[in-house]
Amino acid sequence: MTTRPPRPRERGIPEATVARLPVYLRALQALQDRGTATVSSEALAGAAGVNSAKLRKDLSHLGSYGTRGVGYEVEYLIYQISRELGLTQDWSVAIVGIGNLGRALANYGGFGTRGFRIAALLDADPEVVGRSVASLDVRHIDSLEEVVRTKGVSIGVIATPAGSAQGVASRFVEAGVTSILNFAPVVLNVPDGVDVRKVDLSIELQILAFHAQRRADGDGQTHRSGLEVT
Amino acid sequence: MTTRPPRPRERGIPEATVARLPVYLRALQALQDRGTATVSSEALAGAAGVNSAKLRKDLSHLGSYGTRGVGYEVEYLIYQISRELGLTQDWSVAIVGIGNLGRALANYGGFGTRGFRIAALLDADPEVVGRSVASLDVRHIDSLEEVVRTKGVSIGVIATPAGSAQGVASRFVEAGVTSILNFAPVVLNVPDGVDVRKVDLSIELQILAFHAQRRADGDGQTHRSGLEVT
DNA sequence: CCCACTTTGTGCGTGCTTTCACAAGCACGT
DNA sequence: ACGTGCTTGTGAAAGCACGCACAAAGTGGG
Repeated sequence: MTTRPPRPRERGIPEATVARLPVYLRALQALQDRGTATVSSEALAGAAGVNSAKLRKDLSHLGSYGTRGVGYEVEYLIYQISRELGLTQDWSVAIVGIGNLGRALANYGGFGTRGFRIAALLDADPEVVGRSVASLDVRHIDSLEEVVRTKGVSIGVIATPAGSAQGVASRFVEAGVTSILNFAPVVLNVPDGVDVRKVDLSIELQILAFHAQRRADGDGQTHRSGLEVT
Repeated sequence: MTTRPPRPRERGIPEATVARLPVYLRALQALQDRGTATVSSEALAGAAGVNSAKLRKDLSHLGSYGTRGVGYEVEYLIYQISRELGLTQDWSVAIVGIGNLGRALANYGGFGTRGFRIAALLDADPEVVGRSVASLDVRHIDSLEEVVRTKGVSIGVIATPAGSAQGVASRFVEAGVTSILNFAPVVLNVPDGVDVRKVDLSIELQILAFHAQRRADGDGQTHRSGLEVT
């Protein structure tokens, strides 16, 4: 554990920064589509909805890719962020649970920024298995392990009902998948080394309700100015 | 400061805590369904996937609802958290954009924990308008203002393509909606006092990719133990 | 060649979050 | 009535994250 010869590499990008990089990336791509070649931190921050100092600090974690007095070259920055996020390689994704949500995900054109390829759609319902969704045949959940192996799936997406989610997660893990995106409203139990992210509609609604109630409560003159406007 | 007559009230619950309350709530409801009457912070924290000290501190912001040596009474705690989150009143929700995602949301049974009522589904596509989804008629987007007014909509959900999202958001705001849940991959621009939350599939995938790449990079023996296992 | 102007990169203070560790409190058995 | 054992609630410490404000660095005009 001594050598790190060709690597003045950045050690550990803060989690909060990582979460914002995709937002910057999207804003940059919009700028590129509009033909913009160069952008200042101020302008990009505006487009991404963040403070410009924060943006500069975030970018500084990747390296010094700006030019003082000028700004950032859009194309170059897109490349650097993409590389940092690992989007220069292809990620193979399997989606389990082809209900409305699964279909919505399967059809999510281009899958945001490219880099993600849907390798397989799986479901347990015989009614759904065999159908074609987004130009892919829905396969039976029993072939999960085989699909992961043959298609080199590295990211598993769970869009099943809550009751089936843990089982699917365990099978993913068992099959060697170490990145899971979970849409089911349950806390998944996975071993260390497996990365689970959760997307949960009802939690978001409840947070909104909390703030709405708070606004309604204190309504009189104590209006609250600084609301999160992500 | 001697008096605190009718208000041992909590002032300002930390945002991080608010974001976790729905998770606790769900875990508690699962316990209740299983017939559990009482739970310790340790056990509940386990079910919610957090540290028990964190859980206790979170709950302490609501008040002292536990009994030392025993734990928390499940039913009572459910009530307290629900009240704090504003789930004891009904929230009227309108969903705009009835594609696959919109349909998935509309069918999201019970809408997590009750408290949320889908008041209307709206879309711009004449092909979709008039159809019945989840026992509701899809109405044309032009009636947004009327629907908000007559149905008392307080939360707007945007499930449209990126291009239409800002327009819809502005109309919501104009109509008086101050809570918005946005599924479209764009940064919404709204005035102060409007609360926007964002749910973004491709951002989550990119974050997963980042961590996966990082694991692959440093793979040798420098394995990283402390991964987020939300 | 130098000066005025612009914009990046970052040191620093501030406030929020998490975690530890323990005193205070309650139940129950004797 | 009292001691034992368990669990809560919280002070204090450490770690992150944010945003200000400014020095450093580059551009372009005269």
